[in-house]
Amino acid sequence: MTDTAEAAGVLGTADQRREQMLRAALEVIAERGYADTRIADVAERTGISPALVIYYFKTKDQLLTEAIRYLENVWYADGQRRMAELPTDAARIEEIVAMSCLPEADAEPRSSWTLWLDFWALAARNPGVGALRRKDDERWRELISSLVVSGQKTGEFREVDPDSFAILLSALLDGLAVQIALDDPVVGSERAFEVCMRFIADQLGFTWDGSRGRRGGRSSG
Amino acid sequence: MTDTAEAAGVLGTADQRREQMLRAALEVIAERGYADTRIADVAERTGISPALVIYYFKTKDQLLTEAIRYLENVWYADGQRRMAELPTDAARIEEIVAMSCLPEADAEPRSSWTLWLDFWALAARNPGVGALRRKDDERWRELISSLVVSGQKTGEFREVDPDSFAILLSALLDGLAVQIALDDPVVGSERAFEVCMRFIADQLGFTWDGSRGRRGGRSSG
DNA sequence: CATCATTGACTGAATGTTCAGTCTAGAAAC
DNA sequence: GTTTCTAGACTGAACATTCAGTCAATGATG
Repeated sequence: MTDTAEAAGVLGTADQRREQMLRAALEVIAERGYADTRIADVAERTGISPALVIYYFKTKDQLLTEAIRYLENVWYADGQRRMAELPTDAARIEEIVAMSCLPEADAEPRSSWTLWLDFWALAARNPGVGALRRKDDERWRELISSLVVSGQKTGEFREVDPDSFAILLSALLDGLAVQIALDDPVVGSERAFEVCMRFIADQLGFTWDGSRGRRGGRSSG
Repeated sequence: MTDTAEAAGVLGTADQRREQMLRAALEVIAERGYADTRIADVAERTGISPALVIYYFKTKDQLLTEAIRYLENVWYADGQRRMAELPTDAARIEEIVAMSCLPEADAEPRSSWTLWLDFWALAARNPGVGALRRKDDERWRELISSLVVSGQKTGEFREVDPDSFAILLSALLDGLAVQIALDDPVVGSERAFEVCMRFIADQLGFTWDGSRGRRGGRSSG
């Protein structure tokens, strides 16, 4: 596992290479789509020869599968970190919605919505990826429901069934991501974010002033 | 256009063949995935030679693209027909949710959720398919919001913003479809249907007794 | 010098597409 | 009514291309 090395922040050149390729793979997948991603592409983007890619990842399938795994982990870890930095449960939930709806300044691979569409399509057929996806979905819903429970304890939120709410919200976020990924003229990032937050505020019974409409504070003037 | 011929219910052998192939294509896509669909597959399933597929659809891309188009049209037409047969707006909305969440008895290609995942992934990159998807999404949202407006006029529904509600519901349905497609152990068809209907009843302010939990009426005892 | 990283050249398999021509049914000509 | 002609449906075999994966050789590095 590279997990321990990553956690320690110490990466051998081998692991660096691996990660380079994984990131390159995600970029290429985002651009060309999963199916049209060739070994030669990620090799070129990494600045190495195609043969070296096979040297590290025995097979193309393994490369792409690991790339997906890598994406999931980065995404989830990033989420966890953000949650820890926020004071209220309402703010945490808002952050989750923002992560799903609003584009990020940095060009992290995660900000590419189309990647998730490919991921889902793949998960429907590749058993391994499917299992990964289910696990991560579960993880995500549990995060949401635990936030709800926590917020209910502090009196921040109204009484609703946390599990049903988690299903509702996570599905809603996925659905909005689809529209955003497809550049829907009506359901853009901002609109999706707003509609979703209003829904949440309504359900959980807290007031939401929309100060996060544009990332980093309102600039309506 | 074959539209007029289709409307008249009279199809020449040529059009029959086309439709055969389109249906076969959808079946194969549902099974093997869009990317792994070979023209040899749809040829075999149709009982013809691969060359004939090219004879009708100049290129593989065109075949698959038209198959998607065909799917959209069948799906939407089916929806329209069902709407027309129902008495109340609440029933119509419930039917929409059922179409998205509950499996159908007949083995129509539409009942395959994975098909939609492939479709979305494709729409993100193929401009033509993307435009189609946006148009259909819009069409779908308008159907929902018009139902809301109608139900509000008759007093069936509470006052909410129809457009926002349409965005919310259509995104929610897409998101639930994702979970169902991926065989999520927690969010299965029934649960998705129920959660979604409770949400709608809550938002629009009507009572829902869940009599449709299993297709064809309650059978609780 | 021994191990690991790296590469260019190559191969084999898969598969979309072309092409030259066959078969059938029906119209036209006689 | 028989023959001829034609058009469209259809096919098998060949073609061209794309690409994942192999391999032997070379370079770096400790």
